[in-house]
Amino acid sequence: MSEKISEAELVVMEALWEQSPQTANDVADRVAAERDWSLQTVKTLLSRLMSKDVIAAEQDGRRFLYRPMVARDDYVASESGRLVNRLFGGRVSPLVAQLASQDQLTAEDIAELEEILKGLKS
Amino acid sequence: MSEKISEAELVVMEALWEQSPQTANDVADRVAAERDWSLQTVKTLLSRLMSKDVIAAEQDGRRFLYRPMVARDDYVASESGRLVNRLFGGRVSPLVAQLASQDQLTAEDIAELEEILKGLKS
DNA sequence: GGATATTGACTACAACCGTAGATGATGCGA
DNA sequence: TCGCATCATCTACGGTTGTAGTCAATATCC
Repeated sequence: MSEKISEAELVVMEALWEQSPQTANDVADRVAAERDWSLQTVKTLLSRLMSKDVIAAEQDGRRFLYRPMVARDDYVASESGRLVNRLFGGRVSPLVAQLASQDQLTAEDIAELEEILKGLKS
Repeated sequence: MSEKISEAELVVMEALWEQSPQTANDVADRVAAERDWSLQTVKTLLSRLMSKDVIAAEQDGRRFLYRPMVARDDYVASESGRLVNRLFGGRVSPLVAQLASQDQLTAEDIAELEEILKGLKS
């Protein structure tokens, strides 16, 4: 449904998911930790996100307060789904197998995965 | 290391991973099932993949035989890793939890995940 | 050998992306 | 009230992507 969020736009979204609403300045400050962008760049990204309808703004005096219109969980779910479909034919276990073979699974992950599976079987 | 493979380019890569080497025509035929592209489009994508050094061509008379230079497994591994890093802070279990909560896990997946975990613990 | 078909190379072009400068409106302090 | 700071909007520009047309060389068929 909602349009594709680009890499740079995602950084801005993360800032808004962390806290909202925020002014353009707030977002720029928060984003500064990650990326060395000018304020203008952040504003451009905000305005592109606006036209994609994934954030909204409410006027507060002469500035705007931005807030996300899509939940991070929804976004993450749809991106994960896309990846699984694109690369693993929609099957989840090959993805995990892949990550396991790259030693990307921590002991903690393994424990948590066991929990998840236990939950699913009941 | 190797440059980013775009969505459309990936379709061509998949065709080459399925079988290689192939001529541009072979690839176009194979790709036709997925996408309604002209032969020229496929050739352009092949040439872009060439300049990204992810495929190579060997001359065969007056045409070329193309073959992938990166293994599908490697590509898939790096894309999976990227997603996990971008969206889940590098942790795998939240990804699976996410997919599980969307009912994306088939019974088969669950069984296979158990196998994988069993293998990891020993 | 000349017409025709095949094939890769070059060119095109609009949309989108990353990055940002310039401009114009508006509120605030002196 | 006048200048300055602040904010959003508009514009820009080179790079990438998706999609494809045209051109020139070569092989092939009659």
